Amino acid sequence: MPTHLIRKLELFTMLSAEDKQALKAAVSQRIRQLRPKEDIIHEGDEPRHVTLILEGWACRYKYLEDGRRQIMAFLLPGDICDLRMFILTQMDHSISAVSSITLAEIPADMLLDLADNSPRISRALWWTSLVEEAISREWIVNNSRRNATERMAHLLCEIFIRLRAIGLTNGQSCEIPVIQAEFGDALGLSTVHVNRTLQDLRAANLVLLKGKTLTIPDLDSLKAVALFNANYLHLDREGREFDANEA
Amino acid sequence: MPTHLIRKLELFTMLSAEDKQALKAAVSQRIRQLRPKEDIIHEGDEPRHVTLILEGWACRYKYLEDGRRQIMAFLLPGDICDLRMFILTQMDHSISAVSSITLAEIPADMLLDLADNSPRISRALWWTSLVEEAISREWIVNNSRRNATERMAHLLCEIFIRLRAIGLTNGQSCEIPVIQAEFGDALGLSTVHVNRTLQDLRAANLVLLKGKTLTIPDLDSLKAVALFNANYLHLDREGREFDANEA
DNA sequence: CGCTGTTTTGACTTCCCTCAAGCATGGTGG
DNA sequence: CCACCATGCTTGAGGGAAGTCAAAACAGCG
Repeated sequence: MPTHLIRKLELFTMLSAEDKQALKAAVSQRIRQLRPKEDIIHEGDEPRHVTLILEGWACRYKYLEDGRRQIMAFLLPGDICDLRMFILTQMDHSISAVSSITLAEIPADMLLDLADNSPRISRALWWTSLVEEAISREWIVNNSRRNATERMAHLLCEIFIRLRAIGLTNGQSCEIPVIQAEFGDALGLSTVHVNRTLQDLRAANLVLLKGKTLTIPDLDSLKAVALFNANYLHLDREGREFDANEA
Repeated sequence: MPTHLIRKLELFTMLSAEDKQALKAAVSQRIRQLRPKEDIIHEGDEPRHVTLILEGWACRYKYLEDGRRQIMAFLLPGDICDLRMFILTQMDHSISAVSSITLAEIPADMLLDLADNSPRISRALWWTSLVEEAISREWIVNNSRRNATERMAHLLCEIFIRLRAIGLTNGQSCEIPVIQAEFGDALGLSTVHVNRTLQDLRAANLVLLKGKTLTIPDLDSLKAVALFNANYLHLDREGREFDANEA
């Protein structure tokens, strides 16, 4: 049941009952489970199907020749790993599980049918990929122009808001299965500095991290620290003019 | 005459004579000229047409509230500014001219026709947008994990190779209308440090910069310094199976 | 020729990195 | 059931890469 995906697509445009049925069918074909750090797909691979995240987190990453690692995106439940495979042959980066993860593998032709039969699904999928692109661009800004504290705050805001959009927050809290070394790899910071930065944010009462649970007592304050502007997430149902007219 | 665009699309798949004719027609509708630093489109705008760069350079950029600026992409001749407008309503960033620039404005419906009538053009346009996305991701890596020298070297490699792909290099040289402050805004470095970094590269005989002319005496050495891997540019005609069968 | 925008230099500061060690925590097996 | 090890978090000291500020040198161009 691709709850998160449907929830996410409907941030853009309302789907019809048939749309949802079709998605459900496509997604129940083949399910896969992975443990943390296992690769979903590797640089150089030529994917033959599309992978949807049902539960858990993944990340896009790349190694430089000398071993430095950079995470370029976090993929959350409802995110699709490799929509681009229809056009590009070779993966130019890898994707691996961050937490334990449940995936649905959708055969390429099935996804094409899905898009052909529903302009709403097609447009909504396109939307997700444009939003992903916008997130990439924001990460360039974040990792290039913000200092460590702002950077960390910004990432936490983004993650919290993305999780909230798909119903994975609980009041001011959410679960984040990311270790400090991974934050470092995402933010272009050393693990040590991530640690100190988090301490600062905690000391300022901007975030609370207990185990894997993140609590943000006052999101607006955290946004202010991060110079956060949510416009790049395009969450305000910009495709509402295409809504299925039922509901 | 959209020479650079056609040249670029054909890096992916060969177009037919009709394809090219159609592109030519679409592009000659409305031509605009801009001077350096003029905005092509601004954050918050809702674009009503697609803008193609015929001559000159542009850049995507964003300001933080406190005035820090980040360039997230350089757009070269043959690049399209806002293909995404079909789905997203509001621009989440701005685009401005870097050099004097000639643009073609293509009405939205005309572009849709173009794509509908030629699966090759449609796929090739999709390809350009996926490559742009891959470039964004590489910029995240670049600005997060590489030091100033590597970063500068990497950007120069990328630009040189992109220009070469559309026929805008001359042997080991090409024209780069970018001032040091702009390099800084793109690389997340201060202007002063860009200056010193360029001096280092010059001293090592890796690059030659005379006015706006860049010469790279030995591209392989520069790539080595930059830890450059061109796979993310997807320049090896990955769409050749879709070629128009004429030629 | 003088203005404006760009590049270059020098001195000083700071943010973040590296290295290295010390703690927690939790899971495993003797 | 506790000892042990692995993994992740925390702390401290010291260094280095890049930032800031400010002024000088160098274009181009009207």
